[in-house]
Amino acid sequence: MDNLKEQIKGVINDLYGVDDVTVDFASVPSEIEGDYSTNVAMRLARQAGKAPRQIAEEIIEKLGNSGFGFSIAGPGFINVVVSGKSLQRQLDEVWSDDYGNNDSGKGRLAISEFPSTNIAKPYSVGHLRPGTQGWAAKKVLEANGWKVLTDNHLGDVGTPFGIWAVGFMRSGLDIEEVTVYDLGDIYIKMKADLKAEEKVGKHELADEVQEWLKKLEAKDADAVKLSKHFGEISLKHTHEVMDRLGISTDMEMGESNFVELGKKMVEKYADEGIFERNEDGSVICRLDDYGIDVPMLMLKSNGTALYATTDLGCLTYRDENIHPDKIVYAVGAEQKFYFEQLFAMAKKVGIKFDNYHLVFGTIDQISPEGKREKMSSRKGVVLMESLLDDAEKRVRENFGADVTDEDIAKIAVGAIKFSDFVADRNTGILYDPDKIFALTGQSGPFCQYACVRMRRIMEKNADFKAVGFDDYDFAAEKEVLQKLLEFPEVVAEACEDFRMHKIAGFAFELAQELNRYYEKTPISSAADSERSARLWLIKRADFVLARALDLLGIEIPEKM
RNA sequence: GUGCCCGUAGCUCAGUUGGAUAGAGCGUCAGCUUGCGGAGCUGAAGGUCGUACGUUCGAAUCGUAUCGGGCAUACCA
Repeated sequence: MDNLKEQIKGVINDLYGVDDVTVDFASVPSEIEGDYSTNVAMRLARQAGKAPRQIAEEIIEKLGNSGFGFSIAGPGFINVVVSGKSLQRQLDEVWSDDYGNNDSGKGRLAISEFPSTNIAKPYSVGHLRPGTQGWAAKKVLEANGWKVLTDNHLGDVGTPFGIWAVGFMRSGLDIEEVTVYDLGDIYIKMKADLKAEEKVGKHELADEVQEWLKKLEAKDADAVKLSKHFGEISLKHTHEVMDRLGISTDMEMGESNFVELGKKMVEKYADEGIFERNEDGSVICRLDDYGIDVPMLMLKSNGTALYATTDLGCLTYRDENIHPDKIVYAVGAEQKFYFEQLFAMAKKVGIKFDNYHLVFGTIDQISPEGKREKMSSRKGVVLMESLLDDAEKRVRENFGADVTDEDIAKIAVGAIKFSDFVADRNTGILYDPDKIFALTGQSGPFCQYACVRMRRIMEKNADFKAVGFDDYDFAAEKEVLQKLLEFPEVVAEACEDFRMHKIAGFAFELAQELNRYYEKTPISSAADSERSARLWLIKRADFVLARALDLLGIEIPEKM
């Protein structure tokens, strides 16, 4: 098709002297004859001063015998008819062991930062999307030739630590017995107490929290001990959950690693006049030159670090030690403005690499009043583990005892992840168990099932000796072939904007075409050459579908 | 107040950067099973694309205004 594109461009240049027109092929509505269509004739109409249909005729005539069938339809679409056989030849030509991949990012290094959980807080569904999206970003970058490092940018400093420290002291719990769930409860209770205190105009508790924070940053022995212990139990828990989600990271460079460097850099830039010191001791960075009229607070008036401080430290560290070309931050839309500020600040201090905020919407639920709102339980958060448990329970109810626990887990995670990717990431996800754990329709299990089915067919034909199939026309395989040929473009596009729903949509459509295909086309019982041709196709379709799902972090179960 | 995101079928969402009769899934209704795995396939019903102007051969898509929802708006992350 690229070849045809160039031919059409050439013809247009010859006929009308226009050399900067882009020729795109789109699919054709199913009722109309043709496989691909382009609207160049309509786009040229004004420039050429002719009617679109006439231009279309002239282009087709000039193209002559190019091996394709053309027709003009509607207001001036040029429709191209291709044969299944020619599609099969195309696929055969471009096929390779890493079909779909490209090397556009060759020699470049990216860091994908996710899921950036908070120390001492149980893994909540709030970190589902950072994990799944960040993981997919890694996979997509790698498919486009990038080298990728992944980093869990742990929230292991800041006010929350103070909250836990104070809450823990008040709880009377034994440090050896405290669990990550206790810490979760402590946090929620403390937040409520702080809010209540603020309401009556007091700040004793809030002061106590800040005291612990200062102690930690001053490396006070008790504070460090608490912080370390909270870190250990929560990290163990985090790893267990990430393992279930099928994600992992190369590094765990938490914020605590960057407090010192961050503060140092703040001082440095303040001394150089790039940042400004306020009378109360706080430091700000003005961003008016970058179109942002809210200055960024770089250091609190009490001298402790905040998100911006450690992030500056982290940027500096990465710039000096890792030398990335790009950093992808998988963080929700609430922090969009913060990241705009952060990236502007990075530019201002001379950071050269590209920063990309991979934004996504919240996970919502319908409140008892019938309103759509951000998901939470009465206790404050919904645990990721209970979401996974619910999913596995539901999957188990629908599958026989002959499906292993491992496969059940893959199906459950497949369902959850696909729900995350099925819509544009800007859109929030509505938590509806019937949808998020769906096993039919636009769902992960639907796609997984198509793969499992193909693998079963290939297994049954394992002993079959393939014969030549030069005479086979691939007419019944046309739709599947078209889809398979789209894959490399889908992979490349996903790397541009990380809109993973295009990959999910592709996987679903391919799975659907396959279901339609073997609904009407026998394989194992076909004559030898047809059987060989069809197995040739199934093998490639399985590869592509599994690859597409792999980009989304979805695994294929053995049996389902 | 200002900035960003969203508003498309009963529900959840697509819509190829301005193109053909606006598409999927779920749900509803009607079909298809001695079958390589029916968790599937085929079909039907269901739309003032929030609203109003405008731009042009042509608008869900671009512009202006407006209504509704969400998020953000320096000492949280």
